Amino acid sequence: MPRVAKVSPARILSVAAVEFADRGYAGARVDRIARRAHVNKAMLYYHFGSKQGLYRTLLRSTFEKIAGLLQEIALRGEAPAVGLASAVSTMAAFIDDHTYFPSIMLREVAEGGSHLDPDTLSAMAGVPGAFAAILKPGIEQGVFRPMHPVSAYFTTIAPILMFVASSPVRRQLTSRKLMPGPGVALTTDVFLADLQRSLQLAFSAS
Amino acid sequence: MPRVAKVSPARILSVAAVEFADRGYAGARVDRIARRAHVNKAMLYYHFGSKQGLYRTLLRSTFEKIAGLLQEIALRGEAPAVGLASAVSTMAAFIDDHTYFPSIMLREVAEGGSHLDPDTLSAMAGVPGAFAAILKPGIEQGVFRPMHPVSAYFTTIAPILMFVASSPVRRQLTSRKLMPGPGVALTTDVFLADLQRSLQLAFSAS
DNA sequence: GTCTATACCCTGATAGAC
DNA sequence: GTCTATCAGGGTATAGAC
Repeated sequence: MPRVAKVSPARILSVAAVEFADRGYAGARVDRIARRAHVNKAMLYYHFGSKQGLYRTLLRSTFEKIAGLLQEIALRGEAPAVGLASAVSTMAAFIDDHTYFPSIMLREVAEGGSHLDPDTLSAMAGVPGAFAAILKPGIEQGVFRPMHPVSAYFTTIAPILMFVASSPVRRQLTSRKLMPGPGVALTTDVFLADLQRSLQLAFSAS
Repeated sequence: MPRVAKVSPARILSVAAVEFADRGYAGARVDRIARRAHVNKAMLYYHFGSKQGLYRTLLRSTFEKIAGLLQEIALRGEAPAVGLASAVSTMAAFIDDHTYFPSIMLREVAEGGSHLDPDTLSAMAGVPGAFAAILKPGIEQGVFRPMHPVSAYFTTIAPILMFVASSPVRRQLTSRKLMPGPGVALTTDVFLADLQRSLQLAFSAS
C-alpha cells in the first residue's frame, strides 16, 4: 500500500506543473522536479524523453481539459447570459483545482508558443474555440452585441488569469501598503463577482 | 558621428528589454544582450553589476514611465468616461512604443515579483495606483458603478496586455487556421475599439 | 522499469592588462 | 572605461549495471 496513490508519470506531471508555473520553462529544473516527485531523474527521462516533452505533455493535457469543460457548456445551450456566467465560473473553478494554470498560461503567451508542437498548439486553440462556441448563439440572437469572439475571449479570460496569477505580487504589495483602494484586501470571490457583472454589462446588446 | 546615437547603458537597456521579453529572466542570456548591444560583457557588468541589476533597472524605469503617464491623466480631471478611454489609449500607445512591455509584465506577474527589490516593487505599484486615481472621481460621482479599483484595473489592463503579448501565438494559430471567428484576422485597432466599448458599458452606473 | 555515475556544455561573473 | 581570457558551478541528458 503506497503512501502516494499516484503512479509515477502522473506524479511527475503534477510536480512539474508547479515547477514550470513558479519558474518558467527555462527556470524549471529537471533535477528538482524528479526529486520532488520522488522519482529518479533517469526515470523522468524514461517517461517523457526530455524537459520539452514533459512540458508539452503537461500543457496539452491541461488545454484539453479546459477546452472540454467549455465545450460542455456550449453544448448545454443555456441562455446566453447563463452560458457566459458559466464560462467564467468554470474557468475559476478549474483554476482553483489547477493553481499552476494561470502562471503557465501567462508565461506561454509571453513565450509565443515557442516550446509547443503542432498538437499542443492545436489543443491550445481549443480553448478560445470553445469559448467562441459559447458566445456565438448569444451574438446571433442579438442578446449580445456584435463583437469579434477573440475580443470577447481576451476580455473575459485575461482578467481572471492575471488576477489569480498576480496573487503573490499583490500579497507583497499589500503587505507593504502599496496597493490602492480601501484597506481591505480584494478577495478572489469579490473580484469574480465584479468581473461577472462587468462582462454581462459589456457584452449585452443595448 | 556615431551610427548609433544611444549611449552604452541606454543601448544595453533597450536590447535587454527585448531579450527579457522574448526569453524571460531565466532564459535571457547576458552574452546575447552584450553582443546585440555591441558592448563587451564586462562593460555590461561594469554598468549594471549583475543580470538582476540590469533587470531591475529596466523594470523600475518602465513602471515609472507608465505610472507617470497615467498620473498625468488623473491630474487632467476629465470627465470619467474620457479619463477611462484615455487610460486605455495611453496604455496602448505606450505598448506600441515599448513592445517588450506586455511580455515582461506577464512574466513578472507569473514570477510573483521574485526578482524585484522594494524600490522596483514600489514603482510597479504606481501603475494600479495611478489607474485607481483616474477612476476614483467617476465612482464617487456615481458615474461609474461602485467596484473595487483593483478589479477595474485588472479588467482593463489584463486584456490589453494579453492580447498584445499573444500576437505571436495568435499568428501561429491563425496560419494553421485554428483561430475561431470570421476568417479575417483580428487587428489590434479593432480589438481596442471592442475593449473600449466593453469597458464603458462595464463600468458605467446603470 | 529503476538507479548511479558521469559526460559535456553553457552561463553568470571576474581578474587583470591597457 | 574598455577588452580578453577564463573560471567555477550548475544544467540537460545518457550510459550502463541491475
